[in-house]
Amino acid sequence: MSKCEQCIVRQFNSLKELSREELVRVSACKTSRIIKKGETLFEENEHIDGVFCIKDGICKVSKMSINGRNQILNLVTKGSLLGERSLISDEVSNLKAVALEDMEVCFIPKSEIMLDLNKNSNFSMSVLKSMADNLKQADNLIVDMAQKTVKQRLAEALIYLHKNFNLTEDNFIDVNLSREDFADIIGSATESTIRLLSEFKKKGFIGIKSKRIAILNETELTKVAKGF
Amino acid sequence: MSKCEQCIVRQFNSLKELSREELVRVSACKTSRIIKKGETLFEENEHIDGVFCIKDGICKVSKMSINGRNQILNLVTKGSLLGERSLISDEVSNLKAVALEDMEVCFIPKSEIMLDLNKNSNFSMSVLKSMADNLKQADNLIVDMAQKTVKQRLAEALIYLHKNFNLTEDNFIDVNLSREDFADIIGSATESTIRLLSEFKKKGFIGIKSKRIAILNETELTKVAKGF
DNA sequence: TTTAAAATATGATATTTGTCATCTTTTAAA
DNA sequence: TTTAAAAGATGACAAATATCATATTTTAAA
Repeated sequence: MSKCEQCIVRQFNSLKELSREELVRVSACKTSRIIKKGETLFEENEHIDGVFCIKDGICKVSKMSINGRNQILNLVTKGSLLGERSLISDEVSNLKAVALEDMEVCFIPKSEIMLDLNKNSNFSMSVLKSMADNLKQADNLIVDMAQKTVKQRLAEALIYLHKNFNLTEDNFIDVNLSREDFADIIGSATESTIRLLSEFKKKGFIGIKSKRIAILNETELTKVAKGF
Repeated sequence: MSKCEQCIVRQFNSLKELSREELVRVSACKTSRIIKKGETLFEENEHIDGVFCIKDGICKVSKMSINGRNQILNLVTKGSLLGERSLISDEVSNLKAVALEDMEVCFIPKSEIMLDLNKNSNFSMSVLKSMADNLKQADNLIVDMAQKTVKQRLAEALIYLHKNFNLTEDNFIDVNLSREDFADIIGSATESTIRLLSEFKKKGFIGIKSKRIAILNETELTKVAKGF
């Protein structure tokens, strides 16, 4: 199994704050898993008791509503940590993570990493910082969900994906999302999402190649997102 | 000015983890303010650079949507810390806080408390824990806003207020919220909120005495919140 | 390659929610 | 107390969005 000390991925998350010794210890106890596209990394109400470090791939992080509909809260990619909250509280996970493409993931048990969280203040401050960032992002999402129309939210989601994820050589967003996934991201019915995508396409704002979407007119799409 | 060492309020937040010496130092640099009902504690885009410890009163924490509508994200009461995120990042605040009733608030400058956040791991772990709790709550709110109807959200908000805030002797929720505040909590138009409150009243689920609301039939209201 | 299942697309319609207008009640200032 | 302003209430209507039905396309398994 590869070693954390030699893994570039840790540079992108809080693990970069660990010392060489700490890393060696973490590396010795970590496990590595391959998660196939469509497979579940962890379920709602599951005890995680550790953090996942995403070495490769993308997953959707979601939560079931009481209405029986799924809400995607985040798309987590290579370089991110997942499950930091399990280190802090002993509660079961409130979220579910499913791979959108094949993933390579390392798992570091809580028992091992808690020591570092307590002793290495650079590490705990980094976790604190990423949690603060997540919280700010969550606040923004609450406001968007509460106040924006479905059309605004879809336009915004498309722009977000375009800016934050890989693009194919012909500029299509290279994330494998179904129409239902899009609906679960913006919190609408799948049919409504499809209808709006068709509308954006007809107006020339986006291009659609079956599952892949490209942004053709970001200016206009931004206007839509802002409510004009 | 009163001293932190003798203040019971700190028992309800992360400051309880500070040692006596640390508290004495914090106490020496803190300032105390009275915020009148309706006054603003801090604005969006304001540099806070410290934490507020709410000694008495309640405030609404909100954020403006790009659509020009206000979204209330949280009601913060006696015993809570506010502005923890300003300790972790140097960004301006993304939220605004306005007093719902007269408040007494202490302010601890970032420069003083940062030392403790770095040196006292019990304190930083406690801040981490409260941030994790906020994040979980935020995730739940995102799902509610995205997936529940306005009616469900209002029923839920009423139950939440009933369970988490003081009640008058005749069981009315003792928080001074206007109909517009309710609308800003559940993310709807004020008129829609008023209409639904009237409906709940007509059905005998709640009682209304001008601004105060009492829950008369929690069972039925819970059913509404769950979508039945 | 063939074929069944899943995903995507679109129309018709119902429901939810927002907007605007207007009226009534409450609040707070003079 | 009087009175103007703000908050609350309600009707009429419009817009946004969901739901259901069904057709078409794509995907993946045999």
